[in-house]
Amino acid sequence: MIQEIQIYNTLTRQKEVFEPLVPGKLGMYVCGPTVYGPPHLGHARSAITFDLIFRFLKAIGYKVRYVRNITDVGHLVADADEGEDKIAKQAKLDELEPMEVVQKYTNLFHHSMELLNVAPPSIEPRASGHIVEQIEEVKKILKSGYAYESNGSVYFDVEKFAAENEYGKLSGRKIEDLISNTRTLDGQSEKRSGLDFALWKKAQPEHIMHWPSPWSEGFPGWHLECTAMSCKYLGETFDIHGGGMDLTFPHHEAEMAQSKASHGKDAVHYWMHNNMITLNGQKMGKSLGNAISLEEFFSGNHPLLEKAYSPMTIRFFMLQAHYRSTLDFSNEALQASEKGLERLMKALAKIDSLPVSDSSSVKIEELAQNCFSAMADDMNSPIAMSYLFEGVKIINSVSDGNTNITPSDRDALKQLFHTLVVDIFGLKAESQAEAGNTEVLTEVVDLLMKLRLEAKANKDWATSDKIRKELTAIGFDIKDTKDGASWELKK
RNA sequence: GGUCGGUUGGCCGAGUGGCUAGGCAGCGGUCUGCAAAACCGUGUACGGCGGUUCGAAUCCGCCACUGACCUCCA
Repeated sequence: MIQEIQIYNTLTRQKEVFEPLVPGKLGMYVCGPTVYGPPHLGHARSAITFDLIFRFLKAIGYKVRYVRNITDVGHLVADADEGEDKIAKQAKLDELEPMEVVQKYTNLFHHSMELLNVAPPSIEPRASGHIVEQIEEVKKILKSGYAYESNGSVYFDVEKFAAENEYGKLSGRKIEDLISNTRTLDGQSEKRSGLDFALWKKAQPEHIMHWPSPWSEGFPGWHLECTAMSCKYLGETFDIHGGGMDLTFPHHEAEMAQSKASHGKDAVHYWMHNNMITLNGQKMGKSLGNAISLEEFFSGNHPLLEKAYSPMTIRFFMLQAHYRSTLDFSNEALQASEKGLERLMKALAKIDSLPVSDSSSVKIEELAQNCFSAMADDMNSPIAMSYLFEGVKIINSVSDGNTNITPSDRDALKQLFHTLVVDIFGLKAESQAEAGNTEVLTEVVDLLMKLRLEAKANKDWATSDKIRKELTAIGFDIKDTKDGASWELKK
């Protein structure tokens, strides 16, 4: 059942035949969201990319343990000069407890993921719930000699590590370049080198979230949680580590170094990175202030959006591009996806009622093979999708009586569509009305009110009263004023 | 400045030496009371300039434009 697949490994910069550490089983760790703000399209891309990978690996027979963390501690505010905890900063603005902020955005994230039909990971650990494990990692790294304590904080000694190990390989950086890049701005910092990164940071008074440790009351370094949690749930070595491309440096580079320093060996076999979403050719990101939240997409409530886009439209839109390519957002592209998705789902719904014949004039097996081969080639969902649309053409053609298929081919077609569209792509039927529910409802009622107005103008009181009576019965409140009629839904 | 990537038809987006990607839009047709849907047909796209080759969107070089990362930014 398990077929050979190729995966692009960021570490080697090429596609490699995937070989699991344990036959038939697979461990995958993906960097999840930092829950200090509403989830946006970028979060969706990463989540959908690895959801696709998770679903595909399961579909071809792997037993997968998928770990995706929630980062709820230790990240800095982009525009804060003093290294204030990102979550603490937001908490002050909202006048909420830090954990309240974390909970709020975690819930929002989960809600959006559910709407996008992103399957929950096997384990979703929180950084704040693994402080003990992180402290243990710091101890191990100190013991191995690749870290030093300075003024209550603990830093990773990058230059010492790089002298004996590869550092910069994942992100294609040379240690000498990095040194020359940072040397200039280094002064009287508590770090020995500008390259060094914190493993444990002593909390300043403005930090609300802090924990006791052997070194100080503080919080864990920004890269440590992934090392600690991946090790805890997947072991010292595991198959796949994923995340957004923007995390390769320094985050994943630091993780690699930490793991090696702590456990004496490389933790990750395959590094996978999804590319960014762009908006007018520029990266969409929280720090740039151009991120459109998922909620805004679903409601259409954003100046850049011409209309609301359903979660499935967003999902389909992403699947139409390869995960390693940038994907440029536009209303036009999204609307094209909306229509394409509709066509695909309509065809899917039609399969059961397709007429059958004694012979087939199409090759379903070949089509299925093509779809799976495309997915096996580094998750090439756009290619798989293009074959699926060949299937759509077949379905419609059979439905119109222009093409014949046998009962067994119809079954094969049904199985293909269910496996690929429903199980792997994670697309599900959703009515148009659901997407822009209120918007559509408003237009419909406005239309009825207009008809009623016309009836009144013609003194067709029977019709006008009927419309008002029926609408009232449904639950609407209709009021005629001298400025015209108004309505509202009483529910 | 350093490192790595991208530039494909109206839009999005695959494709890495010869063989139609696909979706959306457009155009023509079939069907239809009209429309929609569906089906059939239709598009001589590969940033520029050179080079390699029998043959290049695909390989090489140069140039242009553009993006990401490089900052105690995740």
